[in-house]
Amino acid sequence: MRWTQTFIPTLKETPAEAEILSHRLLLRAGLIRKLTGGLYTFLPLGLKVMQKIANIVREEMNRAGGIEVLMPALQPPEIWQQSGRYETAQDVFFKAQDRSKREWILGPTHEEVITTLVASEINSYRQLPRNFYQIQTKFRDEIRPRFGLMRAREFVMKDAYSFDASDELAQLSYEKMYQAYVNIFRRCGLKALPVEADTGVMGGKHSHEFMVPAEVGEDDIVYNESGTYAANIEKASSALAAPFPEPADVASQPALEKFETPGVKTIEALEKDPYQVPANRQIKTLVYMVDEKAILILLLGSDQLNEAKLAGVVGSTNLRPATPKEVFETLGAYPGSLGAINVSGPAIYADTMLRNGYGLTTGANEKGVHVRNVCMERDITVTAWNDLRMVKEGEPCPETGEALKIRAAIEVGHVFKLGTKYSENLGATFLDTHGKQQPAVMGCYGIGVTRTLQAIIEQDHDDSGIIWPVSVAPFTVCITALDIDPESPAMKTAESIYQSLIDKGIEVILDDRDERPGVKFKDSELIGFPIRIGVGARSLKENVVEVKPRGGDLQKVSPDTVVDLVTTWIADNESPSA
RNA sequence: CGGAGCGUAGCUCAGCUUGGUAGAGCGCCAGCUUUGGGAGCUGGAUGCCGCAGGUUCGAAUCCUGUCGCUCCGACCA
Repeated sequence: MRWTQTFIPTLKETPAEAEILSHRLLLRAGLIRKLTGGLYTFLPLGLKVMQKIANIVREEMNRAGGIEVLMPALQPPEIWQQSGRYETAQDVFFKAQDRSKREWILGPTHEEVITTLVASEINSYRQLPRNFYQIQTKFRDEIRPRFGLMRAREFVMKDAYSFDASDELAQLSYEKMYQAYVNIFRRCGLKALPVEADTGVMGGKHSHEFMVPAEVGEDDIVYNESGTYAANIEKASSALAAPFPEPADVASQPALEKFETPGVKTIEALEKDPYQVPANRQIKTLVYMVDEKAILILLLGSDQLNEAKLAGVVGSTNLRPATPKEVFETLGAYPGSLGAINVSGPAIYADTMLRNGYGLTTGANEKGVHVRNVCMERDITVTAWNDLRMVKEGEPCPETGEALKIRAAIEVGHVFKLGTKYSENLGATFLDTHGKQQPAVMGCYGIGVTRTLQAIIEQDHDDSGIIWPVSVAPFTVCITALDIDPESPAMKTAESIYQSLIDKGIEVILDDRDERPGVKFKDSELIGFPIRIGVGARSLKENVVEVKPRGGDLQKVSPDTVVDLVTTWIADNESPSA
């Protein structure tokens, strides 16, 4: 490709609309342009990178036995009603209407469509297992699109759905996908870490997210140094010792005692003079609305609630903190001095750190009054004990005891064992070897292709611009012609190298613009081509051209050997070792 | 949806407090010079000052509304 024959609008200045680095570079390097919030046009270079990523995904999916299909982006609401997700998924839908006012849904995901297909086409265990996938644009009415391609209203996703005859076989399908994902991200040059993920209301331990550690990541991952444990913070637990290992001697516990705490509304305030109650000797009482019913949640004062864990425990994702008004209706008091003593109406979910607890302090459900000498077993009727707390940095790893670390990460992929929820609701059943009808056991597997693209930039860049791995670079080589007069030795040499590289099947762009050298060098570094070959009169006098790997050292080599050198370099760098 | 900020030339931004001829740099066009790290000089084109309404003799500037964008919190690849 000749630079002047394509469209690469680079930007010298940082567009005001972009906050994070990868987003800025996407715009500055001329890969994308915004139409409006969360909607982007892929320009030639951006499109090329996306196609390269998609091809890696395709190759690895095929290798793992995936079957590529393409499903409609427009979906009828009926299948969502059948699967039981029509109401719960309401918030993410973009909807459309046809001329007769019939409602349509722009697909945010495709479990319903693929399961409908399988329901009508697959009848026998002999037709299983099957793993269908597609690479397609998804539509989600994001609450807040942001960071360019990172969270967009419309994005390209690879989604795969496996159907198996049994749980055991489904587990195999899951493991195959897991391995395919490891391969895909490695080939994209991404350091993507598989972490245990929250499965929400589905339960089970069969979900992993592939996470790229990055400051701008929207998730937090918890991991140990030796690399044997990694989990999304929503899922993570620690081996932190419970503060009250033994059951309390209830008989010898001092009686409850109310005390005045005027103006005290927070855990922190109660820690200070004159009260001096350590946070980890306080009970934090939260009121949540689950499916619009109030429940109480009790934690150590020093802990934070993990909503994902709560969702798993109560079996619903429809939960939110109660409003002050709802809190008052539930406990007869406003937040600031809430407690669960003598509360019998709402269900009370307590974190296991409080088990056997005594000598604790909590709110009295009276403004400005707290209660000390609380003994869990004696004073509070707990409905259920569960791990509900957010893990904190430095707590012991549940597997090795090492101090846990926490860092932000970008989720680029997710593998998930679904079970039979969709196959049952949509009738994807088959006859097993005994002639008995069974629902297929499903798994689903997503990769955010456009997000992966941006994650690569976020991970690999420097002050000059992007640093593409060879595997996904828009062009592997950029020839910077420093004189574009067709009769000049520089241009003649550049043209000849250009042809030779094309003949070798190497993707090369020839910068034939009538621009000054500085502009060309800056642009090639901004875009991040893995290799730049500089051809100019100055070095040709010494009978050399300049080869510069992006981020590496410049080498002067003879024009006759440059093609071999570059070919070898590419072969050596084609498969990233990440 | 709640909180914060911003909408002025293709881009980055000044001007707004204190109302009175629409600005700079970069980019673009022409010419000359320059020619190995985002060149110099000269000349030129480019604006519904987001939109609507109001106040005023007069509004980019003040007021109200509205739309859009960005950031912070709850959703997700």
